[in-house]
Amino acid sequence: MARKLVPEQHEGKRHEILEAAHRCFLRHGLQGASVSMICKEAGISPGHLYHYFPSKEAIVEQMADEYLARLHGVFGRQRETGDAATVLLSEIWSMESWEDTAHCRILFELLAEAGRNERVRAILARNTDGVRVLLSQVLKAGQERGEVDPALDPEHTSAMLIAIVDAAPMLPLMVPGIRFDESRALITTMVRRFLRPEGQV
Amino acid sequence: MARKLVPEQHEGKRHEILEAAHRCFLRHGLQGASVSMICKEAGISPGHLYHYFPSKEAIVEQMADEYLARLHGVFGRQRETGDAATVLLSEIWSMESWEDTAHCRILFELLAEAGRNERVRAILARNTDGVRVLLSQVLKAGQERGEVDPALDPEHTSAMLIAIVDAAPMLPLMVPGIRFDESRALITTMVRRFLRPEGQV
Amino acid sequence: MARKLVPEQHEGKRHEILEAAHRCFLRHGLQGASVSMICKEAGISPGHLYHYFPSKEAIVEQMADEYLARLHGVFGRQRETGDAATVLLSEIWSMESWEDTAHCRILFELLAEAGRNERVRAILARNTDGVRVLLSQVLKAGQERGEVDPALDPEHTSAMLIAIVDAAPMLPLMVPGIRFDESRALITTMVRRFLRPEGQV
Amino acid sequence: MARKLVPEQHEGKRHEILEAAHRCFLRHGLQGASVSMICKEAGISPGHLYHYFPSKEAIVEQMADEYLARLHGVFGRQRETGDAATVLLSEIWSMESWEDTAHCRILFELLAEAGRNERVRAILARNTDGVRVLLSQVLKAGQERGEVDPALDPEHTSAMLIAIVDAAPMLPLMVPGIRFDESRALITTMVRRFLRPEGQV
DNA sequence: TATGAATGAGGGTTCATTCAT
DNA sequence: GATGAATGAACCCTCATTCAT
Repeated sequence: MARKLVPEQHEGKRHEILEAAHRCFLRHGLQGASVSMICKEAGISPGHLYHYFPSKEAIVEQMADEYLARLHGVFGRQRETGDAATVLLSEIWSMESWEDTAHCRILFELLAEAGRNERVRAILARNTDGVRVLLSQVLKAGQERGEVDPALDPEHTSAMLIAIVDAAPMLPLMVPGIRFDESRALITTMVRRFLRPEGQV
Repeated sequence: MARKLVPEQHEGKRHEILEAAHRCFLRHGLQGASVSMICKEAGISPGHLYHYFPSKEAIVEQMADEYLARLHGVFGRQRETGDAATVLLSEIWSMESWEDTAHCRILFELLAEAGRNERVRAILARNTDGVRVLLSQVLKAGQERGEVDPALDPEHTSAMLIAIVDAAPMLPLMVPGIRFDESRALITTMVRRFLRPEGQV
Repeated sequence: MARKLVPEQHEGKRHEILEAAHRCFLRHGLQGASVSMICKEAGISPGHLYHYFPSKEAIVEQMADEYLARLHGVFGRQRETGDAATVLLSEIWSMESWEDTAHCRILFELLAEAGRNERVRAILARNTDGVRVLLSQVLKAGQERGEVDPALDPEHTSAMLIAIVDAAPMLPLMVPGIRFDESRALITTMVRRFLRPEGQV
Repeated sequence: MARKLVPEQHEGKRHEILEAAHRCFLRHGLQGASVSMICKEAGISPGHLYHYFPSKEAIVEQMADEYLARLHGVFGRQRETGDAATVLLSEIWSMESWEDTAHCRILFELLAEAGRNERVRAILARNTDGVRVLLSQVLKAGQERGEVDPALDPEHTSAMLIAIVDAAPMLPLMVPGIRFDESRALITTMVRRFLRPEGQV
């Protein structure tokens, strides 16, 4: 009798491979990580990987999609827990040290790749858009409550805030030894002052 | 004698090769750009390239060094021309459109590489340090003139500002169609409000 | 009982697979057509194919055998319908255009393969022999009736005629645009004159 | 000082590689012969081969071109040496045994490939055209001298004769043990009778 | 200085085949 | 009978680098 289809198993394996790929990409870069490396990390044979993905390119793209969705998922979960700045920075405040931001460095890989690869750029844009909508809502709610300067355009401001949050992991690369908690506090201060309505102290 | 000019010629050629490499790295990434591509772009033979550089790695590192020095050179030139925020953002204000930031995308390549390559990380750190010193001086001068909040630590703040400036080129990658002048204005607003002494409007 | 039908079902499936293989071989060549392609064309899984054939080699060989038997079957069916040349060329006259010869191009695949693969050569030889016997009989009958030059050795002549018939499909490959009916008429003329007893016009 | 360009050396090496490729293709087929096999046969490294040819496809095509030009070169050389049939069959008469036709089997590879590869088909067509022109001239001259039936269309007839000559090497594949000299004699007879003006014995 | 011939390891990918279910 | 997961060798090709000239 034919073996029953087990799509969940298939999906599970796909996910495992994507995670293995993520680790390899972190260590060696999107281009530096070879398919055979990913296979070794995932514990499968090179031929078998192509049972799950049609190409390395597809692995990169799906890894990017899954990673960004998870990364930005933090926002969705904390939407109603506090004032605007707190929610906007929830991603950063969910981390404790630069080590926690290490996996974020895949973002630089993706930004670099997005600069020359239209498909990766589209994936980045699509995922950013999702967060932008959330942040815009938070900003508008803040404006209605008088916590956020009504002169700020929610669309542009949310984009800017995402950029700042995503840029944070570059700090320890540029300034080795810089302290995580101090940087986080500074970013928070900056964002608070930025959003605060004029004349309010 | 003619011989004396030779070392300058040598340096000139090295510089040409580094610029060719920069263009290739922009188009294909640090790992995606091959030595033979760089040779073609520079108009020399592969064997000859190794007369000027011991390895591709060395090309990356020296390109990074030269690029970062030039990029941050803007700060040094405009140190005394205005208030703190103006000087701090002079790099952004020296650009007119996202096209002008295209060459900056090599920064993402370098940040991605810095995440896994100690030597590139050191180069990034060294060059950032140079700008940090300049920005710290600007901030301190601003604090003395009462233009900048004295509660802000100049060291940390300057690091943060560099990160923000360097993060700007990621905006069009994440939000296709976002306008350059609006983004620039928003960044400026943010930085002004951030630096402004408390109670001052 | 139902069980008795199983072997026939088995043979039917084998035949289906061989036909799928034939189509793939036509499109991509004996070596260019992969097992997984054949499986897709036949609508079965790769594992299942090995239930019917021990190897790809076996598929090639049995496809060759079946194909050649069918191709040359035309001769057997028209043995008594006309003069020697007509019968000898019945294969060509059963076709209407170069499109009808398309499936014959598998012959070039087989000839190419026969040049380096002893087993395929044997299959080709065995199937050719079958036709040769038929054609020799036709030639001998023609000689007895005075229609065919008695000086021609039936064995050699029949081999030559098979080669000519099998070579016809190469004409459109070498001379694109060449007309089918004109070529067929020319071949017929050639064969008639060849076989005709000396002195007879 | 730069090494002087030695284009002849380059061309010489290319030719060597093409010959090595030809041998490999004969042994294993166009698709069955691997690049690394060709490299081993040519005594070079796999990377180096791509100094001379951009792809395996290019090797096949140039090998085909060179091979066909050489093969059909025989015709050009013997144009004025005898009667029409002799010239037309000069290619066959320049050989002594089936061994001499072995290298011709590459033709079956090319015919098989031409059936699915437009570029190879074009190469085949172009090279055939060259011979067709020569043979047509021979036929017309023969018609003027009264040696060749004036009713035969030189264009079509020459195409047919090329097909017959090229089909000869398939004889030993289909009929193992068939004798070369007998086959050659039979082909000659056939062609003579075919071309001979009606009524002439 | 400068060339391009030369290497061989490794790139991503496909292959024929096997096996547990 | 039938599936598709799994293998690992081999596919074509590109890589960074060296070397004789």
